[in-house]
Amino acid sequence: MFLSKSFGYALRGVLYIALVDKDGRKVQLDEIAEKLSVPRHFLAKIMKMMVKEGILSSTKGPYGGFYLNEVTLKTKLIQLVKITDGVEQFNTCVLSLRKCNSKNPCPLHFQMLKLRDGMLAEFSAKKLGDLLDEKNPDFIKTISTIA
Amino acid sequence: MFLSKSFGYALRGVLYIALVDKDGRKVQLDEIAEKLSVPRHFLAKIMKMMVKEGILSSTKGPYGGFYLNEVTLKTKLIQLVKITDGVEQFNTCVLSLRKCNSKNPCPLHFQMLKLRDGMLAEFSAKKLGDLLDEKNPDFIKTISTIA
DNA sequence: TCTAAAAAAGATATTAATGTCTTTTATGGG
DNA sequence: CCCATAAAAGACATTAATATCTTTTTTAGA
Repeated sequence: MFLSKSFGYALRGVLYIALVDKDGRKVQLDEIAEKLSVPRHFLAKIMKMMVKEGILSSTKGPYGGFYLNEVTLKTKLIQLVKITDGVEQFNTCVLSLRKCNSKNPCPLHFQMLKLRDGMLAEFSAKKLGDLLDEKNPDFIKTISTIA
Repeated sequence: MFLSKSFGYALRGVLYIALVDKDGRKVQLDEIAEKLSVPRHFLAKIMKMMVKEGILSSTKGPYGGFYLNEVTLKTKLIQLVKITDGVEQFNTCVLSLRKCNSKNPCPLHFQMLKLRDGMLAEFSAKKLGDLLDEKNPDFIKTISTIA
């Protein structure tokens, strides 16, 4: 409803790496996909996007894999949404009216604006690192359990 | 982002009828599709769904068309969302985790819950009739103008 | 009863999101 | 330099949403 599956996969992928990260060891796609029960090749595309955007790093070859970099945990959730889902949709009228705006509002303009701003606020305030809850030792299970 | 195009078309369709409604005269699909610049046959399906669900009426044949009934304007927005978009998505975890709930929350559970509840509240409080703003004489233009 | 009008129904097309498979490129170690 | 590994890249498949086109059913009126 609110966000794409790609976003969910991306977030879980990053969090998984963060959680198993020991001295910056790299994590392979195969492991992530398997542990999170996410389609391997589809996840590959999404991880690649994050690498391209610089919020995650990777190296090819033996002992290669994905790993966090300086910006990863400082990345705001909204930034991740932009990478996976794009940002146009935030500014488009729910009734597909191009001329809808606060001066010439559609019947749902202000309701949607409120929701949208609420979401933007939430997702702009939180960073990926904020989601790592040390108090929950089962956290990794939580992001893995889809069954 | 939040809702489908179908929902937008449905809402605009109903509102259009309400706005041109004179002594319960019926409005034809062709007129609605043209005035709202909405794909005719796609709109037909959506109107049909609303009729089937009882929140709108129609008759076939000459002088037939779509018209409001006793429940139309009393219909809550959330009901329309259910008809066009279904209701599953409201209860599904943004990370696709089936076991996600308030006792075993995913990292975004409470944020999403807040957004979702906000939306449900808004859309449960408003009825279609509430959207008819008599103070705005250009209202019909507003729901028509997509260019 | 016949005809025309209009919704209902159903078949097909397109597009975007999601998912799968294969080939290419880079890299560490022998 | 060669090989194995793993990401990057690209081709292809599937599914759901959106869109179009055709046929059927219902109805009002001549």
